[in-house]
Amino acid sequence: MGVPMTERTRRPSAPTIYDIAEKAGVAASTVSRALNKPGRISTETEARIRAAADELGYRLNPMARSLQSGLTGNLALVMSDMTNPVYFDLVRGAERVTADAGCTLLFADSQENVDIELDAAQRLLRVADGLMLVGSRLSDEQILSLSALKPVVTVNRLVDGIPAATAEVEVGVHQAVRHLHELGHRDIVYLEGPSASWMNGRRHEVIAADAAALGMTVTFLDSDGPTIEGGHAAVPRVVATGATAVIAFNDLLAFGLLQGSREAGVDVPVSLSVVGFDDIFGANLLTPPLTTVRSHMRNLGEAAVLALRNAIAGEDERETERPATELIVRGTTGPVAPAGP
Amino acid sequence: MGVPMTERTRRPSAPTIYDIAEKAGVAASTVSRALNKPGRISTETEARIRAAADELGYRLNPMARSLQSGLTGNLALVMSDMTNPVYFDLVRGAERVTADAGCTLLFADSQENVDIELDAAQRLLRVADGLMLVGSRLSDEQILSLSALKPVVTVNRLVDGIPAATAEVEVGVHQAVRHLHELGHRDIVYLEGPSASWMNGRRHEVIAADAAALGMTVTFLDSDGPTIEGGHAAVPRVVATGATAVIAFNDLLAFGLLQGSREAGVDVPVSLSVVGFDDIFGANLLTPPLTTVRSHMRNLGEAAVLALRNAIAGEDERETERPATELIVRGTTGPVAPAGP
DNA sequence: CTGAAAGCGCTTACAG
DNA sequence: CTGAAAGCGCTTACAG
Repeated sequence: MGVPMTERTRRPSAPTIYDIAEKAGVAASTVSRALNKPGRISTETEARIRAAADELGYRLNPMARSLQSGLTGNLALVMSDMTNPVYFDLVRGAERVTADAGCTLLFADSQENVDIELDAAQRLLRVADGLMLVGSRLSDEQILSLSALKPVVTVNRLVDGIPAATAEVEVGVHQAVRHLHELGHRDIVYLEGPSASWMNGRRHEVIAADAAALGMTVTFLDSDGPTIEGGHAAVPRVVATGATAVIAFNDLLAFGLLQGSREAGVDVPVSLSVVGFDDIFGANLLTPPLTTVRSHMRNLGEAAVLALRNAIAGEDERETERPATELIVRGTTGPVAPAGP
Repeated sequence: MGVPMTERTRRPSAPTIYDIAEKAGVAASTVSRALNKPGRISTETEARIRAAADELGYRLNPMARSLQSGLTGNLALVMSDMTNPVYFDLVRGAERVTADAGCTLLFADSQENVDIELDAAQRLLRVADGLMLVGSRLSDEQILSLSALKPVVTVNRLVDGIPAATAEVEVGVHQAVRHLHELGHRDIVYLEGPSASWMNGRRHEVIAADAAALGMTVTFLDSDGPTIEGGHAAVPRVVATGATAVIAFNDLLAFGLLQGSREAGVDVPVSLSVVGFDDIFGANLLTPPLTTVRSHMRNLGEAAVLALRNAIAGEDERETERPATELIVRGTTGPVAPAGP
């Protein structure tokens, strides 16, 4: 009587180079060479080995190779908040370049929490060849200690001695501030992002400098978080400053500002102009559509992977890539309203 | 003369269990046991070993363990389009559960392309213990052949013999169709998603059945793709049917429908009601905000990971999780307009 | 061009 | 409770 077969598909243990060696009548080391360094083996032997490998459906065991080489072929990416649409394009760019290089992308989200971020970074670093930190909230010391383990690349963050990929900041901010100035705005607000965000610091500085150069005053207001809710909640405080325009650290804040303004009866752009950063998904779909500073996140993701692969290869080129930024003028900015009666 | 030190941080090769063994004066096998099966070792030896490990800053080499066990601790996720906001919550849910289990998430995007999807799936499967296929466009045969290699779980897709996590469909569709019926709509359109999408097939079927039961007619219209552009381009054909309401396969299509309607001077919801699926980021921010069928993608992501871990553990429980769906009524649906003069 | 051997860092029967 | 040894699947000097 036949043994009852289970319904489950059989998963026989995968063939190894020893199986191939036996089948092809050669040594395992020859198989390894035939498969990895074509040309170092006689044409006929190589053909015989490849045929045997195909027949057996051989697949290299990457763990065995990793154990040998110390390299995994994995690149890790940790980001501060993966539900922020600004990162979608970055991840997609990073994923594409990683896949093209035959590597695979490892992935964790720190939910804007330093402890989770550190934990995730350490966890991923054990199984990856290097780490990309996107919008990290870690301290310089923490990042440095991570980089003592394996190569680390920061994205939109600068730490001395660590390779980085950062978006260019100045051009977009120049355009945004000048745009508001041309529309007649003289008193503006900058609604801050997280204090631990390097990019927030940069935007703050450049806005301050540009505004000063044009004779505008800027009030810096903290937000509860770089989220729609944070922007929503900030509306009364923004209005209280008497400013006629607000630049928000990111589009999420700007979205919330728009939402809150509408509920508070503040007419955008007639009595308040709003500018965001990032040009995230949906920015052009709002009514009115959002004026915002776009950065090319996809390029940034690609640049980060390139920088990391360089660092892993031991190449010291710390050329920090700087994808351009540009102001996209849409409907949330307008001329300053004539003074009231 | 001192040898000039390079600026680069030194990355000394990591300590192994042999280093610990030497320092603690025991055998490597004892170290392994002390670290992995606490209790099987005398308390004092274990303490000595742990102290030595700490002092050395020991970290387990996961490749070595993997080579031994055949398991990597990696779970792979391949999705059809990671820029579709519907997946953000799914990924976040999956990532969280994966991390909680001490595993790590591997990640690829197929950009709605079958070849890329198959390629990515095979690539990831070599370095992961199992694979989650989200919104797969692969054929049943392709999925089956993948699952011959390692455990595979499908998300929002059913293949005979493959464990799956799917969102419940019926309740949300019932609510949507009934909602339109109550508003007086009798002729509606279903704007289709990709024909290779299992979920599109399900939605199609249930809408057809529900509409028939309520005496409504439904016209099925193909779209160029499940994107904003696809929805935008479909507006003339939707209008040409004379239908008073349209249900779109997903919110991206619905967004495009809204955008196209506005440009074509079609007033939503006065002369056309629009319903989407997914309740993606931005759906509530539009003007008018989108009426849509929400599914709890985060739960779906969690369910997928659970199912995959079950499959890897060899547990045969094919209990397919079914996170609920519900209609979120907002501003894009309204009573059918009185017949013209 | 090809083979025999050692080793990557761990785990796990097998003894004691 | 602990140690010596073999083995996971591959790669790479070292010989020939």
